[in-house]
Amino acid sequence: MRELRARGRNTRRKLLDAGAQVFATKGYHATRVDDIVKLAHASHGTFYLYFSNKEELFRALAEEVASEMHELAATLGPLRSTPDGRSELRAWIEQFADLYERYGAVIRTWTEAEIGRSEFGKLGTDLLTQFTRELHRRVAEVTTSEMEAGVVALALVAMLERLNYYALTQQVRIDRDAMIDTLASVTYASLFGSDGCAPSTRS
Amino acid sequence: MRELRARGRNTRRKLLDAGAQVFATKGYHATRVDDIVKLAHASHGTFYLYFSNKEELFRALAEEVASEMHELAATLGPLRSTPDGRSELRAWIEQFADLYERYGAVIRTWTEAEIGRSEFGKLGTDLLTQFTRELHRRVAEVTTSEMEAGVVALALVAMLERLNYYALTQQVRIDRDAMIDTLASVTYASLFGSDGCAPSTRS
Amino acid sequence: MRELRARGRNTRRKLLDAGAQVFATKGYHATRVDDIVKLAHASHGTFYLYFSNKEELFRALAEEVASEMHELAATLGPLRSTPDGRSELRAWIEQFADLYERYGAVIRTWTEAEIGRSEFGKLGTDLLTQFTRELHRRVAEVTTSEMEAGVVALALVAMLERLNYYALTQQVRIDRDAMIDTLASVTYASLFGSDGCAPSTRS
Amino acid sequence: MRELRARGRNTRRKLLDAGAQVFATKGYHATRVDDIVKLAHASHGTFYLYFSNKEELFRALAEEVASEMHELAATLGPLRSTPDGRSELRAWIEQFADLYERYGAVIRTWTEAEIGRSEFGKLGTDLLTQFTRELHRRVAEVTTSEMEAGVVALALVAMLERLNYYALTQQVRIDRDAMIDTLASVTYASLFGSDGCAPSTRS
DNA sequence: TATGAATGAGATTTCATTCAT
DNA sequence: AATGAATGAAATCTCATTCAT
Repeated sequence: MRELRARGRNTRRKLLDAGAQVFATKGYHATRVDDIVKLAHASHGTFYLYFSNKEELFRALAEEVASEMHELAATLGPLRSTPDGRSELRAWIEQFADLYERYGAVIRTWTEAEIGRSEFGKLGTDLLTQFTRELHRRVAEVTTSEMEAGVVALALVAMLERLNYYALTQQVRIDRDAMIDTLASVTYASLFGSDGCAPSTRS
Repeated sequence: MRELRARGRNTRRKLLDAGAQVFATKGYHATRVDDIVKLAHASHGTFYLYFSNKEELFRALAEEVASEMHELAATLGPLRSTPDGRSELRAWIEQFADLYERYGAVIRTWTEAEIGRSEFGKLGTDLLTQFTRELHRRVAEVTTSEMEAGVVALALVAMLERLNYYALTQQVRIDRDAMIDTLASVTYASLFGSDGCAPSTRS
Repeated sequence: MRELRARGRNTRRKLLDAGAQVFATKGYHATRVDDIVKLAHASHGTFYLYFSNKEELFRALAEEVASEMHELAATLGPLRSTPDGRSELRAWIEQFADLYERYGAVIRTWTEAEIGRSEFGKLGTDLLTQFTRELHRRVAEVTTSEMEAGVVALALVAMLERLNYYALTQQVRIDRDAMIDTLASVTYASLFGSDGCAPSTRS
Repeated sequence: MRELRARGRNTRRKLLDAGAQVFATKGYHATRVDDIVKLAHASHGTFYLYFSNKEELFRALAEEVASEMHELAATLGPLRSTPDGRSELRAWIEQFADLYERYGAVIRTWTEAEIGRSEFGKLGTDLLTQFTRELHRRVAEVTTSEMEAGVVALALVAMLERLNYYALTQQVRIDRDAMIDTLASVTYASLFGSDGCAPSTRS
């Protein structure tokens, strides 16, 4: 794409933001180019001036997400069964929630099977795989041999993603803080036991 | 719809099955009525004899799923931090995986925001809520006061659903048995500690 | 068509009556074979056992109407500018109203331009022409040379038909007796002056 | 619908005109959207850009007709039993014939029971009612107490409409001028007597 | 004689994309 | 750089008619 002046960059941005918002509301397939241009106060002609089709706009959004997710994954430090480790974990999960709030629709759509077939959908899978791999490294450092670290990491990612999704789309009524607390707790517990205590059976 | 004779019931069944299959392959939105009738060896006219549109066929499928999920949820016994309890848990998760294999596309689509707006989408949310509620009961029996049992249950459902989804759509390479093992382990660990270490008993 | 047993004749009659009723409600084109068979408590198969298509059922109805209209037209005696002549006219118009109540939809549809093109539509025109011709004869006996008797007759038929139509479909609120009275008065007046009096201008 | 530029307004107009023409030729129900766009040299897509379906185009036409009929009704002066009054009446009837030539199909369809049920059909009835009401006023000024002026007015409207209809659809062979002459004569005669003889003045 | 099921041609409608200004 | 209008391929949906029992 040719170089853009300030006005052009601004229009492009407006379209991207509108896209993100409509995708979030209606999902990828139900989104009409018309919805996007209306929200961006632009015209069809303008849309095709910046993107050659709907998928390309989506791809552009997806690249933004990918880079942010990458950064986020890199900031996860070693997992530790100490109070400090626990609160670090919580803080990190909170950051994930922030990210999801902005880009959830794209993340979700990207990993949807409906686009999952196309060569482009692969990128979505990679996004997930990449993100999981980073967690994997941390999980592997602490997990017992009994569980396969890779799958554990994936399960945790799955939980993170879905719970945020339910919360975001308000399919279930969850308080955001309670959600983050619980995600931290469950993650922590599944790695270290709920407080690192020794086993004991219930009477 | 009027009562159906044997032939009619059979045709309707064929359409439902074809629908489930195509939804699983292409996703809800990318599915064309044409795909369904071709797979069912029926004509367009026949389709509209039984369902007034794609959504109605989907709804019918969804009702089937709902009832099966209900049954499944009811079979989950008390969670126990014993070897028996653990293998019961694993068996139950395996059943969930079976169900997901057949009906995953419907479950997933149903809980997707894309249909989630319509009055009908509510049913999907209810499905999830219901299912989670059953788990909630079991989780509440064993969880510590620190974690909100409802959210824990939801997190577990989220993990169950997503991991099965990743596996089914082959977005990540997981061995089915490894997946089930790990789901059991993570669930068990998050409730009782990673090696059977139970959380502090409730006051 | 083959000879019919009692049951067959009965079924055929049920279909004809249902047809007349649905045509009256929805008009010819908007009438579905399905509407007819439902009302007649019969099946599609049965319909095509008796009529080869919708038009043929209509044609059968139309033939019934035609013969009744013919009979009615024949009963119109000479028009006379006497009280007796006037009440005879009124009685005749009342009979027309009766006929229209039963068969109005068919009459109307038949003369609709929408079917008017087909070779069959010609019959409808003929119906009208025939009926008008009978009136023509009577009008010609009494009308002045100034007016073309044929057109006067047609105008009267037009008025008869339309007013009954408006009344029947309740498009305007008219009392049946008032309608018949007025039709008689207007017809009488347009032929003889309102009471046969000599001209006088209003002050 | 958004504001239209010159080109848009032009296209919309072309579609309306084409619609009026096809409706006139084939009638409302037999008219296909395809017929309209072909005649207007436009595409299906374009049609749905301006009207959401056939009915809406019809409604737009109907509104035009309504306003023209309104105007026409307003131009009818007092009815007078003088040579001048008579020729004024004739001139007015001629204008009605002009209007009917252009919009007859719409008028007819609109007052047909086939669309008469819907909330929109009400407008058609109102059209008729309104138009009749205007005539009513004039008729009431001159009619005898014996006839209900309202019904007389309606009968006249009925005659006007139907006779024009027969003429337009060529269901009967009438010369246009003869038709107008006769309509004037019959109307005049039914109000003032066949040769200018006025009915008894009102008490 | 009666029927419920099936058909498919033809209609309507949508919407991503292109065009002319 | 921006736009409103136009397009047409592809989808949905309808319904008169036929078929098998």
